[in-house]
Formats: sequence, C-alpha cells, structure tokens
Amino acid sequence: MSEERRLEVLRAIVQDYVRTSEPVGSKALLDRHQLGVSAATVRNDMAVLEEEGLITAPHTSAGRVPTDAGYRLFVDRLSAVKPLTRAERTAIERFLHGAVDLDDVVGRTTRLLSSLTQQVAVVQYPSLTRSTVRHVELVPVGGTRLMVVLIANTGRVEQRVVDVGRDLSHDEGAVGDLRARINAAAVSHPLTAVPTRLADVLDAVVEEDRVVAEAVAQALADVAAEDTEERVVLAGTANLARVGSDFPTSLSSVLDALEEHVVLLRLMGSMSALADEDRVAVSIGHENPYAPLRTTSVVATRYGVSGGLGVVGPTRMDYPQAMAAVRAVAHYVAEILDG
Amino acid sequence: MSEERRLEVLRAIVQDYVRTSEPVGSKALLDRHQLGVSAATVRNDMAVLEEEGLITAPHTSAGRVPTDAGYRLFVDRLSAVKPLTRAERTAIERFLHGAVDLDDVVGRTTRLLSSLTQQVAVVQYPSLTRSTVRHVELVPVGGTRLMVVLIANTGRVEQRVVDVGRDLSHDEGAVGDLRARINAAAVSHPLTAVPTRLADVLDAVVEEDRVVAEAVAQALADVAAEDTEERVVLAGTANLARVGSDFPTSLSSVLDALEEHVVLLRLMGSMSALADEDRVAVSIGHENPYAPLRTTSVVATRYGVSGGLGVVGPTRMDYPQAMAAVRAVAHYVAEILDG
DNA sequence: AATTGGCACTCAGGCTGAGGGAGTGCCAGC
DNA sequence: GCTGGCACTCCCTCAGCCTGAGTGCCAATT
Repeated sequence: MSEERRLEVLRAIVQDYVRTSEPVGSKALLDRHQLGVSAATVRNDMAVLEEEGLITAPHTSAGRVPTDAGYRLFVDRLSAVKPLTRAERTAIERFLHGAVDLDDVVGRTTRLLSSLTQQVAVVQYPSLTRSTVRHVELVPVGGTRLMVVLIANTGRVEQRVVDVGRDLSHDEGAVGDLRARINAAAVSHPLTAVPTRLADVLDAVVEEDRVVAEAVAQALADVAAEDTEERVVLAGTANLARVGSDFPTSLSSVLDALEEHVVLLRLMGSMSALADEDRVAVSIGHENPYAPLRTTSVVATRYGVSGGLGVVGPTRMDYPQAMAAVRAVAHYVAEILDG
Repeated sequence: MSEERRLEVLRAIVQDYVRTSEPVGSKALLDRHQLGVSAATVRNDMAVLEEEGLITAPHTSAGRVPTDAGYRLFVDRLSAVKPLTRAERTAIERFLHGAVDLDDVVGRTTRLLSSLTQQVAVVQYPSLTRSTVRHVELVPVGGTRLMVVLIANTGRVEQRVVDVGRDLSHDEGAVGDLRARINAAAVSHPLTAVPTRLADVLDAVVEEDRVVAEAVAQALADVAAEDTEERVVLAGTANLARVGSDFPTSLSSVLDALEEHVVLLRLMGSMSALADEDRVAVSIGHENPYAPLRTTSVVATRYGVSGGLGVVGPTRMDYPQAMAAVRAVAHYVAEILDG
C-alpha cells in the first residue's frame, strides 16, 4: 500500500470534485485518471484517507468529498503552480494600464481579479499606516474652515475639513507659511511619525496661529491613526450566487459578512502578514478566524509595500487557478503603482 | 358593485402579499381586513381586478398576486405617506452627523438606507458636472509629473497625475503662479465652464510654461468631461438573498446588473430627473428600462443639487416604507452637505 | 342590481412506496 | 498488496394518492 499513490488518489478526488461539484466514487475516478490500479484498491485507499480525516462521505453509498484538511494537504503538497497563459497575462497588463488614478487602479484590479477567478475579489487600498507623506495641502474653504489634504506616496489622497476658529480666506500668507512648515517637517516621513514630527512645528509658529496649527496637526494625526479608514473594494459577489455554487442557505450570511469591511480589512491584514513576496496565503474553511466565513476559503497576498488583495469563495475552489491569478495580479498592480 | 371597494380590495391584497409573500385568497383577506362584505363578493371583485390586469393568479385554485400594474396603481393612488417615527428620524440624524468627509457621508448614507429599508441601497456621489470649482491645487510629485487636485463645492475631490515634460520640483514660483491664475479663473464657476475659462489663462502664461499649463488644463477638462467617472456606492446586497426574498434563479443576474455601475448611474440619472424636490420616483418591474432589472423595483430621488439615491428591491416591496425612508434620508443628506 | 351561501371543481404540495443505481465494505484468491 | 466478486446500503426519482385552499358559477335573497 503505497503512501504516494494514496496522495495521488486524494489529488484526483480534489480535482474531480472541484470540476463536477459531486461526490466522486472509486469507479468515476478510474475513468478520468490513469491510476493503474483497480477500483477495489482505490476503495482501500479511500478508506485510509477517510480515517486520516482528509475526505469524507456525505452518506453511506455516496462518493467522497474532500474535507478542509484534505484541501489543505492538496494546497500544500499536491498542487502544481498553474502558470497563466500568455494571453491572460497580456490581458491583465492591458486592462490595468488604462487606469487614470488610484481609485481606478483599485477598481479595475478588483473587477479583473473577480472575472479571472469567477470568485469574489477583495482589494485593499494601499494602507496609510505603512506609507509616507508625499505632500500636505491646506485650502481655506470658506468661513473659518480649512481643508487639509494629505497625499501619500502610494497616490492615495485623504482629506478632512477642520474648523480652525479663524477666517483664513484672505490670509494666504499665514496658510502658506504653515503649509511650508508642515511639508518641510513631514514629507517623505512615514505617516505614523507625523504626530511627533509636527510637535516641533507647533512650537515654532507664532502665537496667533498656534490654534490653527494645532487643529491641522490633529486632523493629520487622525488620518494617520484611523486604521478603520482603510478601505476595501469588492467585486463579483454575483459569483457566489452562480448556479453550481455551494451556498444553499448561508449565502446571505456570507454576503453580510462581506459587507463588514472592517472584518475584511483585518482578514486581509492577517493573511498578507503570512504572505511574503510572490507567495500567497490560503485560508480554508474552518481555518478562518471569522465565523461567518467558515464555509469559505480565502486566497490572498500582499502587493507593493502595503496593500492586500485576494479572492473569497467556496472551499470547493480551484486553488491552483486562484493562487496563480492572485499572484499575477498582485505582481502587475505593484508594478503599476511603483511606476 | 362599487369601484371604491374594489380598490380597497386591491390595497388589501398588496399589503397582505407584501407582508406574507404568499398569494392571498378571498378568505384570508376577510380575516385580516374588515371589508364588511362576504367572501363571494370579494371573489367577484377579484375577478374584475384580474380582468383589468391588476392582479393575477399563479395557477388555478391559488390566491392572487399583484401585477406590476397593480403595484403601480397602489403606489399612485392607494398608498398613504407613511411618516417615519421620531425615533427613526433622530437615529438618521445622529448616524449621519458622525461623518468626517464626503466619502464617509456617502458610505454612511448607503448603509443607513439599506438597513432602514432592508433593500439594496444605491447612492450616487454628487455629480461633478453640475457643481462648481472650489479650489484647484497643483503638486509636483517627483520627476516631471504634476498632480492636479480638483476640489468641488460638494466636497468631492478628484485628482489626476499628468506628465508636463519639465521638472518643476524646484520651481515653486512657476507652479504657484499657475495655481493662482487657474484658481482666479475657475473658482466658483461651474465645472462645465472650466475648459473655456482656462483658455484665457493659456494665453497669459509665458511661453516656457505654456506646455505645462496646457497639460493641466487638459487634465481638468478631462475630469469635467468624464461623466463615467461619476461613482455610485452600494450596500445591502445581502438583502436580496434573504429568506423570503423573491429571486429564486435570477439572483445572480440581478447581482451582476448591480455591479454595472455605469448602468446604475444612468438609472439614477433618469429617475432623479423625474423626481422633483421632496418627491420620489418609482419604477416597477417591467417599467424598468434595463432588462436585467425587470424583476426589480427601484425607488429613488434626488438629493441636494446634483446627487441621486434610492433603493433596489423585488417588486414585492413595501413601497410606502421605502418611499418614506428614501425621502427622509435624501432630506438629511442634503442638509448635511449644504452645511 | 348587488350581495350572498352553496356546491362542484381544480390543482399545488405533501406523503408514501417501489425500483434503480451508484457506491461501499469485506472477503477469499492470486 | 492487489483484485474480482458479492451482498448491502441508502439516496434519488417517479408515480400515485390525498388533502386543503381557493376558485367560478348559480340560484336565492335583499
């Protein structure tokens, strides 16, 4: 009884089940794979695989279905990297290159990933906390209010309107002075360092502008601190409802979960922590820390310096294909954002 | 045979069917409404209503279900305005007032509307084409590239990066001069007027800055022209999949349709054209111009000067409730954006 | 002329039971 | 350790039956 062949059987089961979404029996396996042994032997192997908790039978006299552990083993040891075709690669490149700004890049990436994988795609905006300041702009917007615009090196733009208690509409000098000081202190430093670096600026400004500077510094600190303000974008939720999908009843709870962007952000964060450059993280079914997603799998990775992207789908997922698509898309997006 | 009572029967049918989602028969009607007549009479009325195409029976010996035309009549003539409770109003107000910027306002509005109505909420960003310029900012972002930031009076911010073919990183004078000229020409004018107003600026700048100014003007014109760049935000798609919902098979095609933001934008546009201040537009089932949404109804209105918002749901929808919620939310959002 | 009670009729949905078929586990033989 | 054979299990499908909600129509009543 060879260990090797048993794993071969597991691989065949996973592949067939992913294709057909029906429990696969010993006979059906022989039809579609040359294992060189008889059905009875396959049955013996299956019995062992079941004992090991890698596959399970929905009921007696039905075929077998991979368990979460089975998928895990498949992903870790049995799946070959499935490189994208040249056509796919050029399609990705062409599609992403039409983007005009960061919003557009993120939007296109999301749609692209969902159509490539036929799953729900999740793309996180490049995180502010790990990025640096490219520029800070101050714009009086009528009355005593000032719009503070922060531009990060990733191209992301955040704005806040603050009330500074003083009408600055006609005092371009003071605003310009403050703008220059803030930029001198903050530009090309990490966002997380902004509060401390602005402390010096506060001391330097003249008394009457102190309160203005403080309000602005506060707004910038808010932006930097507010992790919750990180955003994710979804596409392809319709894929969950497709015929042949495996969400009979729980579909609406999965959709609900996907609208909890805060949760998705945490998810992307924890998963991309596991994924180093060019390697994707996979979380299968019950491995998922967030209960409503226990019936789903997530394939994700990091891109560039601080973003995350991936797909969410049923555990019965074409992992090699999804992993290849996620990796390739992450690669191209990083390239575009760097350029 | 009183016309009046017949309409009363229609109203009762719509109300019961919306509640229970089951065809309503003559007897069940008598239990829940005091019509003061017998079941046989109600049956006669129903026969007439069916002849008029206002209700239909899924099959012989089943109760009746409103047709699209039935809902239409109900909405137009039979539904009383259902004012929100005081508690709901204060909840709306409180929820929206926590918003920190335009993105946040739109996001909160969408989630609020979907949780109020238990439908899919659609909120369109205030359109640029009808708004005016509040400020234009130019920021050199390394090399020969310049970031053009446009701030509209609605609080919306759009940016573009353009290559101006000249390194401006250390020529703050030229940038400042151009910024001042552009703002002088464009601020508080409608976005649509930007291209013509900038023509004068182009003539005035010195020869060597001409190409820079042209690139910037082009970018601004792009933003102003690009209607497709208008954005919508969705929430509550999970509500479509809720148990008791009426999308047995077509669910995924509806979800697909909702991801076509371009279509949604056109939809919101055409509907809010019909809706004047404080009046909501309703499009029921087949009335909808976009085929994949023929099984849904849309309740929408305008808010403020140039935005649209509404909900999309099954034709079996609580119209009075949805209309009240849409109207109230639009009211509050307009107030907040004005303030 | 409108309303009503009565009555025969229809039909979707649920329940049942039989038959087929895919699949299994086990065992004896190679 | 592999294989063919065999008995067994149990899901699924289908047909038939029954029930109950609901209808349409009619004759009688107001």
